[in-house]
Amino acid sequence: MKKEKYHHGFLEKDLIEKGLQLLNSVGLEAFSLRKVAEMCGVSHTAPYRHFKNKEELIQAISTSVSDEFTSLINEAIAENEGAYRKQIMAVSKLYVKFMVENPEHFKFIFMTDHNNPIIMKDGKFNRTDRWIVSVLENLFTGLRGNDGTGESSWPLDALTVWSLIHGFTTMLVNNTIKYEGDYLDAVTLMLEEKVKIS
Amino acid sequence: MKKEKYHHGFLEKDLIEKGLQLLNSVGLEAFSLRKVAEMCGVSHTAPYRHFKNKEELIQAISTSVSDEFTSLINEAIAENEGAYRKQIMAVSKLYVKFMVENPEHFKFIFMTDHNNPIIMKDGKFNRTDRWIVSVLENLFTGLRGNDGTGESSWPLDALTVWSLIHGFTTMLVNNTIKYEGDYLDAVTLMLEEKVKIS
DNA sequence: ATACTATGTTGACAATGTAAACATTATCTG
DNA sequence: CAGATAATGTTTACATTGTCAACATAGTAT
Repeated sequence: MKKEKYHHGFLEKDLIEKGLQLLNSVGLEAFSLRKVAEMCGVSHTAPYRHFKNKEELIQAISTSVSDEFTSLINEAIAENEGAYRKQIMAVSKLYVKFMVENPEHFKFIFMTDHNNPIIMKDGKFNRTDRWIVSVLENLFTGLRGNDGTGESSWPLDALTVWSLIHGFTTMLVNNTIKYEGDYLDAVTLMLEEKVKIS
Repeated sequence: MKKEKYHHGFLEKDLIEKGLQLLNSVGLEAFSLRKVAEMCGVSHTAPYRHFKNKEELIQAISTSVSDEFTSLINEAIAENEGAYRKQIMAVSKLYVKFMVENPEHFKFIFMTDHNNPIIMKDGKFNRTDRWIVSVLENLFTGLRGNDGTGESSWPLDALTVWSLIHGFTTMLVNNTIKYEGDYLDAVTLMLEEKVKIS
């Protein structure tokens, strides 16, 4: 089989795209560099011109997914400008919804890369999991003014809400529970009735 | 090097034990059947007489770890016989503590095997994540009597507490947050002050 | 046009999971 | 106790995979 062009043209982007595709179909365990290369129509070592190793491609895919996700979060916050409670609720629901609908994305964002040190750069954390906690902290800070307890270095409300949402999401994604009915209603119930957010 | 005995004698147990050892030192990603076999002093295919494949050995290790964990939970419940609130609090703390102190165990119990169907056998779930939810459900049922809302098929309190605890633990284990001070105090704070358990 | 650099390819190697054929030992049955 | 049978291990072989080194091709800059 002859090749049209020796150079692919946009291999880096394509590796990320096809890589994500592969991941969504076979899962993280069966993910293979050589398969991604084949999907892109290049030799099995071509990816090494763009990524140091397999881990780095996965990291790039993770970043790509994270970016998509964080955009949505920022949108939801913008749409409820000024109303902190609504923002918190919107972010919580968006989070659960996005992860349940994209379980493979969830794994990338939350089950990879946990040994990387957390770095703040350009006012944003390098790890999405840490970043979203900071988003919630900011929302709660706005909600409460600046009346921190002075004791805990952690805004307890943000910690509580995020723990709750993250845990619930994890269970849904991992099939630990199957919530009968609309799981977004469950989020509302838990936050409003149990944690008294609204 | 001559072999003392052709037959190992207790290879199945040893594979699980050495396997867990390997996992704690190199992590799930670098876990290898051949290495475990070598640690046990047998040929690289010997494990196949005891486990269908790599996945099954991992599953066995996971079960072994889960058993250890569930014993502790049952102990904690027994120690607070009759006092549901205390039981819930004890189970919550034990859970966080155990996972933070054994992060590799955490991965086994909660990051593996999520495609397996959940089966109840001998009155116990095959998956620890599902099992602990049921434990909490029972505790809350005892606490509340039988005044279910009738609407939700899920006891909302159990769901809330478990989501909270599980999410908090996940963040600690994954280094999403570093809680300054005693994280067990954070559990108390969140459950008592935010979710009003005690 | 020529040199340099970025991007791809080929070929090789080691580590790994797994299957098949064979070897050794334990256990069962008479 | 002796032979049969099942359980447990070993050797060999093979396909997949990640990665490296050496080489090829094509843009790009001087």
